[in-house]
Amino acid sequence: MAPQRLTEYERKRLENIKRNDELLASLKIHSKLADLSASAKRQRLQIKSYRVSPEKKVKPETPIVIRRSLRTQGKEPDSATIPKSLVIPKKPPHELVPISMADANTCSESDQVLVEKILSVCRMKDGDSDGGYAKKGIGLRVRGSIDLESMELAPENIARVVAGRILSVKFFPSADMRMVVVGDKFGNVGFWNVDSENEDGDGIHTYQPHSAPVSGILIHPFCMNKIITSCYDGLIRLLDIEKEIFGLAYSTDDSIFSMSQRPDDMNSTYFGEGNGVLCIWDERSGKTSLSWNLHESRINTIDFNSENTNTMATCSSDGTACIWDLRKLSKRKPESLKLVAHKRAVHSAFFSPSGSLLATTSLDDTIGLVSGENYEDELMINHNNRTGRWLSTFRGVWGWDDSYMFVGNMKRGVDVISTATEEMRVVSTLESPHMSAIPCRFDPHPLNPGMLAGTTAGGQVYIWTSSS
DNA sequence: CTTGCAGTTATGCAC
DNA sequence: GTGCATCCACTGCAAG
Repeated sequence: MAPQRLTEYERKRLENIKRNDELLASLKIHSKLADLSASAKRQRLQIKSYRVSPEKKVKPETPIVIRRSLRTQGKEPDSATIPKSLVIPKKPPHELVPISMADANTCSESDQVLVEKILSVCRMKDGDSDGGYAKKGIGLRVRGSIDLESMELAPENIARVVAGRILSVKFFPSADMRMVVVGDKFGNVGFWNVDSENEDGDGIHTYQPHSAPVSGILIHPFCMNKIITSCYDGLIRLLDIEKEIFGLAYSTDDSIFSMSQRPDDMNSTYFGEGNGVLCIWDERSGKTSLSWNLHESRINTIDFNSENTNTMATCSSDGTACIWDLRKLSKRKPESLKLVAHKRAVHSAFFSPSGSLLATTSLDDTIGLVSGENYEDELMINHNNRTGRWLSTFRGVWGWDDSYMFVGNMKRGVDVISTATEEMRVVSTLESPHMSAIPCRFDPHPLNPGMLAGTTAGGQVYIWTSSS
């Protein structure tokens, strides 16, 4: 970092950090305070939209903080040994309180355009009773086969939505508009209304309700004006579009690495916290009711079997993916129905649309497929999943039936893996000259088969569509 | 069990 | 097109 390039603000900040470091080192309590000072360093940056004024851009150097409690570090909370004047509040006040959309807004677009758009779709849903779910005749997610050959990436379906590496992506579960929400490593949450040509602006709205990587996004299928985000900063926020507030739902000292919702119980949010703990947060009581220690390391994904919502799959950096029966999950010694062992960290484990298959993606360069009446059969194929430090890890996701999975590849393509005829292999790769970066995280549109969102380390979103 | 550290890499921008 | 700065991610091992 060349000193002459630093802004006044940055220079002062670095000086402060250096001074604090020296002071702390001299007191030999640096290691104890490291986490605390790091969280104090965390502060919201005014990342102006890169597209508004690139020449005035502020370096996005929000510190990434992995929260870890003293307890999990095996340390006593002995603040008595730390001079009072040096005790930095663990959580800066602005993180404890709700943030209004206006305060979190980091773009030049007005909140009102986004709010109106989302509320108008919610109203359509009310009039339609369920916004198309009945029309399609199926529950929360439409199933159907698609013609892979017809999938294409149109240039107008590409946008840079946020500044940083994207970790989470979710389509609005509406057939009436195409809107995606993404979360990046700086804590930005970006909305992209893909069909905004006739409306104001470019359809991109960005907010920064978090201070670290956004690990999960959930949108209630029947109540789209409530959007939940989870973050490495240890917070779960509930965005209420009507009130225009990113509320604070839950707060912990540990990082939250994953989040999911039971398809049949939208009031319960399941999330993975710290080194392997699964918690349930209840929206009505506003509390976490239950928690289990399911893994020895971070839980990377949580997923539910759509046909039997008591069946849940988790995967972890401890090298395993597990299937659990929630009705038989003992607090003391949780036992899994099935354990899939990989040689290295497992970064996703998702049930197929029918629920009869489970796909795992691991850093051991394999993709696993679990099948059978009681998930007793395992199949593994080789797939390069070494994404390195700059990219989000790959996660194989299911399409709109049990026949295909999609997973990123290191050559700027989307590998399509067929599970048909028990012969699991890459049958084709979605490629496009418009795809200038590697897509890592995906979301298939829940109501439009053939519409697949892929996201990159540069904050880009690609929306593949199918004409069939 | 904790700490330390090497190894793995792509992207956007300036030129 | 090519070179360069990114750096604070995360894993997995080795040593204490």
